[in-house]
Formats: sequence, C-alpha cells, structure tokens
Amino acid sequence: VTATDVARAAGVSQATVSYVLNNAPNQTIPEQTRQRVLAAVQELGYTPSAAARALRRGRSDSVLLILPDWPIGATVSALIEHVSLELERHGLHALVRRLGAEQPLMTLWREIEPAALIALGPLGAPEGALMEASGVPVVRALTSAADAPNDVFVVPQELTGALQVQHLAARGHRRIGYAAPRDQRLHGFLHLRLDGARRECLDLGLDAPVVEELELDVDSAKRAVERWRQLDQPVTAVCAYNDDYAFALLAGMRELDLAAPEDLAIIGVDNVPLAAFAYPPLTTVDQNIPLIAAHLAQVVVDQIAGVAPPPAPRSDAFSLVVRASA
Amino acid sequence: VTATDVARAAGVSQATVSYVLNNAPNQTIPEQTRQRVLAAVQELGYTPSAAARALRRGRSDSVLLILPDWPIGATVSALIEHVSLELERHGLHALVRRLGAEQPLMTLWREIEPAALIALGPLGAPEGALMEASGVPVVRALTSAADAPNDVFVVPQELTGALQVQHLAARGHRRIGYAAPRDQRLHGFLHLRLDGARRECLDLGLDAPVVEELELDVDSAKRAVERWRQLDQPVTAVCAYNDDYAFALLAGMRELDLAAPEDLAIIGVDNVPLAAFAYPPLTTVDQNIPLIAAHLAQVVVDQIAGVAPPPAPRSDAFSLVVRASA
DNA sequence: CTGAAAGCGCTTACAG
DNA sequence: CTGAAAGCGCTTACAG
Repeated sequence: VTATDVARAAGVSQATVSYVLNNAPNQTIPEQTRQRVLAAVQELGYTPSAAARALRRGRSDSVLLILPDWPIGATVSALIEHVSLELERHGLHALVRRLGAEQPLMTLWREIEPAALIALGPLGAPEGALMEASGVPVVRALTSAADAPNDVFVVPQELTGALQVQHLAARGHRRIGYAAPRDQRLHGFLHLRLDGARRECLDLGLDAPVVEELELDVDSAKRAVERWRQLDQPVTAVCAYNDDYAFALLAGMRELDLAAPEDLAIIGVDNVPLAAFAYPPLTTVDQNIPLIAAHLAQVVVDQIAGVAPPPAPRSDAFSLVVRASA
Repeated sequence: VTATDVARAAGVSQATVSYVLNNAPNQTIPEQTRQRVLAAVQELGYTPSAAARALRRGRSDSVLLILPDWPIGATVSALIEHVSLELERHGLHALVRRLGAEQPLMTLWREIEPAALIALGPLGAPEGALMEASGVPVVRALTSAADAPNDVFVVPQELTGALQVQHLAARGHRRIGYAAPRDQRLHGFLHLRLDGARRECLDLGLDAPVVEELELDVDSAKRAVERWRQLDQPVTAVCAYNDDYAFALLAGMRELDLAAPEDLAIIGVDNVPLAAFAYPPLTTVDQNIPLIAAHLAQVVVDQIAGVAPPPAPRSDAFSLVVRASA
C-alpha cells in the first residue's frame, strides 16, 4: 500500500497525501481534505517507505550510534537502549555499531546517509573531521574533554567523582584512594571522573586522591589494596572507577581478610543491578540513565532541526546510593 | 559519488557497474571489464546507496531484532552485540527494538521492509502470523517450545539446567533445589532451563528438583533459602535460573549466616563478568555467546538465501565454570 | 488550494 | 557481452 493508494482512496493527488503527512510548509491544506487523507491512511494502514523517503531526501531516518572499541558495561548498554527508544519516539532509528568493526565507518556512513551520528567515545581523526564537515550533526557523548575539544555534549562525568569524595569525606575519611583501570582505552573517560574527585578533594581541603591502577581481577585488586595500606599515611577509603572495579576490590579485600568499610571503605559508580548483592552491599553513585538518554536524544533531534539544544542535566543526573561498603 | 560516476570513470554503462558489484547471475562480464569497474569503485570510494537498493528491491538490508518486553541482562546484551556484528559481516544491519515500544511493530515492518526478523521472545499472535505469512524470514530464538511450536531456531537452553544438575550430582548432592524467578514474563524461558534440570535429575535417579520462586531481592532470596532448609529432606544444592538470582541467593544466605557450598551449594547460569567477584566466587554455566550469535546470524543469512541452515550448536554452546560456590 | 512531473540511485528484464 | 530504459515510492519546486 503506497501513497498513491491513499490518494485514490481519499480522492486527492499523491502530492497532497505527502503534504498532509509531512505538514509541508508553504502548503495550506483545508481541514476537510486533511481529514480525508488521514482517514484513508488509517483505513489502509499506510506507512511511508523509509527507503523512498531516504532516497528522495538524500538522508535517512537512521542515527548512527558509534560505540568505542572497549568493553561496555551494563550502564552503557542501558544508555544505548534508552537512547534508541527516545530516538524512535522522534521517528529516528538507531543503528548501533562498534568502532573497529569489519566495515569502515565511512562506508557505513555513505551507505546509510544517516540523519545524525552519536559517538560514545572518540572517533578516528580523519573520519571524525570528514563527517563533521558534512553538515550532518555529529554529537559526541561520554568522551573526555581532551578527546573532543569542541564537544557538543558531554555527560558531566566529573560529578561522579565529586559525589564519591563528598560521601567519603562526610563519613570522616581524610585519606582517599582512587582505583583506576589500567586499560588505556578507558583513560579518556577515567580522567573525567578522576578530575572530579581531585577537584572535590581540593575544595574540601583534603590531600589529592592516591591513584592506583588495576586490572579487573582479584589478584590485581588485592595488590592495589595492599599498596594503599602500606602508605605512610594509609588510605582509609577508595573511590572505584565503577562498580565492576568496586566488586574486584571487595573480592581482593576478602583475600586479605579485610572488611569494608572498617578496614577500607569502597564506593563505586553505576549502581549495577548486582550492587545490592555485593558483600558488603555496595555504596555507589547511580546514574540516571533514562534522564541522560532523553537529553542525548533531544540534543540529536534539535541538531537535526537546527534548534539550540537544552542545557545538559547536571546534579539530577547522578545520585548517591548508600549501602554498607562506605 | 554514484554508480554513474563509477561507470563514467570505468568507461562502461551504469548497468555494468551494478552487474559487477552484485555478481549478477545470467551476466557474463569479462575479467578485464570487471577489474576496470572494481578499480574505479576503489578509486572513487564508491558505496551503493542503501536507500536506492532497498527501494528498487522492495526490501532493505535491515534485520529487525525484536526483544521481549522483559528486563534483559548482560548475556542477552552480549548476544545482541555479537549478532549485530555477525550480520554486519554479511552486509546486513541489525535494527534492535523492544516489543511494546511506542511504535507498533507492524508499522516499523512496513516502513523498513526488513530482510528478516529475529524474535528474541514471543511475538504477538496477530503480528507474528502476518509477518510469517509475508515470505520474509522470521527466526525465533530464545523462545520456549510452547511459544513457538514451529520454531526455526531455539538455543538449547535445557542444556544449562542439565549441566547444572550434572555438576551438583558429581559433587555428591542428591537433593537439589531450583531457584525460579517469580516474574511471569521469564517463565517461557525458565521452563526450558528447568525442564533440562528435571530431565537430568530423572536420568541420574535423583528426586525432581524442589522449585522455589523468588524475586530479585535479598529478602525474597533469604526466604527461599529458609524454605529449602526446612524441608523434611533439606535441599543441599540449588540451581539458580541465572547468575543474578545466584547472587541474590548468596546474599540471602549471608543474612542467615549460611555459607556456600557447605550449607548450601549454589550454581548459576551466564558467567556474568562479576561472577568471579561473588562471595564465594560463583560456579556457573558459561554460554558461548559468540558461537550462539554466529549460528543465529547464519540461520538468518541462510533463510534469506533460501538455503538450509546448519544444525544448532549443542554441547559446545555451554560449558561449566567451576569456582567455589558449588 | 491542488496536481502533474521531475528526479533521488539503484536493479533488472530486454533489445541489440 | 553491453547498454538504454523502466520503475521502485517518495518529496518538492512549479504551473495552474
């Protein structure tokens, strides 16, 4: 069933069907005609062909959502899902791809002719520049400021570090550690969170956090814990990069017969579904993914429409979840 | 840059470019012409427009990947990602949608004109039938046999239950419990796993597993543990529906001052990234997601091509990961 | 206010 | 073996 069928049923031309469905500017359609068309659309169950629209317009309704080439966790998965849903609400289809896949991004770009691109992480230098020069909106999110000097959109990740330190300081901790992933690919993202923690320590008059790098395994976490405890002035509380690393630290502490929070308090970021089942239950910073996703989608929609986007959510994007570990 | 540009550069007609790029049957292209075209494609960086192809062919290169309307965990997320990657390898684009989203599935179906549909869960009755009648391949995966009597593809989930029971029996357990999610939406899936456990108990001459339903919270898990322990012949080991529920059970046991595996052995399914950090480290059944995803993608590709798909992977799709909890 | 018509970039029978 | 041409279903300037 095509627009021509609808036109015939409504007794108008195919062009008029298109005008009605697209609320065409510079076209005045009498209400009665409009209703006839809409009724025919309903009756026939007409849906415009995405392919024909895309071919004619020179760009599709797809939004390329590009993931970085590092492991993504439950939080980014949830973000992707919510962003997809929000885009759908605006008639846009998210096409999720991981950087470094078989097909070069540029090929996909030309093949799909996307309405916009969301980069959850750094884009390659030549490609990123080319795409930004194309006039198609490129929205960068979750990247560090260094990766994207002229970033359109950054989730204020530094707030997570600040919230972690605030909580630990409120509990009386003065010497704070920061558990950083050794994985280089996470460093851009890490630095945002770590900088937030550093700044908050500064503001509160505490020493800078003692950063220890670790891998995501029990042994590596155990050694990091030992290093914090062997300092002249041992650390009494640790901000973990995220809940996964917090889980690893708790496991490492158990091997050393140390208990949280007495021997070392641990606070994570993400509030993963399993956080409540940690031993001890994990204190962490929750990210309001639906809110962040809705904002991200809105920025994309506004960029496509050429409208100024709303300001990024800040304090309401994150909240402390106090359990037992800190 | 269009096929016409390539044709001009190669000194052939636009039709010939299309023939070469599509390996058109019933067309014999001399090697030299073929090479000239391919060289021009390379040089100009030509990529065919997805929209034009889709419009002309009457179906796109998109594969609709429909998720059920219940919470999906890390494993399904990983499956989606791997399936997308595999489809990409075959020139197909996965479009992931959750059932029950704003837009009805039928509208999306007409708008996109997909090459195939993958349903990770039951489809609505009227829609499912309509789509299957359309000639577009509909591949159902992860559904229970009851939901899809004429299922094209089912990951043999019953094997997870069988593997769990095998391990517990090998450790000497004779009275086995099964921790089932109360959430009705998971029941189709649950029954596959539970049936596998039941059958294995039967085969090994054990009593049928004692099923307890629980929610995904510590209190609910605690009560389930109490019920198992209060039986005339208490259960000594529990198969959890998945690792999330296993984590909940371990947390519930800690509240009762019980230790795994001495007081009650716990085994999960999924081998989530945090499983190694559980207390005690979680014994579980790993799903070989890349293998399962590759098979699923292959089934889709074969269905589109009208070729018979390979048999589903069985024993190599799952493997036991023995840690401390069982 | 409405419609005829061009044209987006392909694929594919068909004629040569 | 190759190419001219039709046509997929839209959008949009343009003529009336």
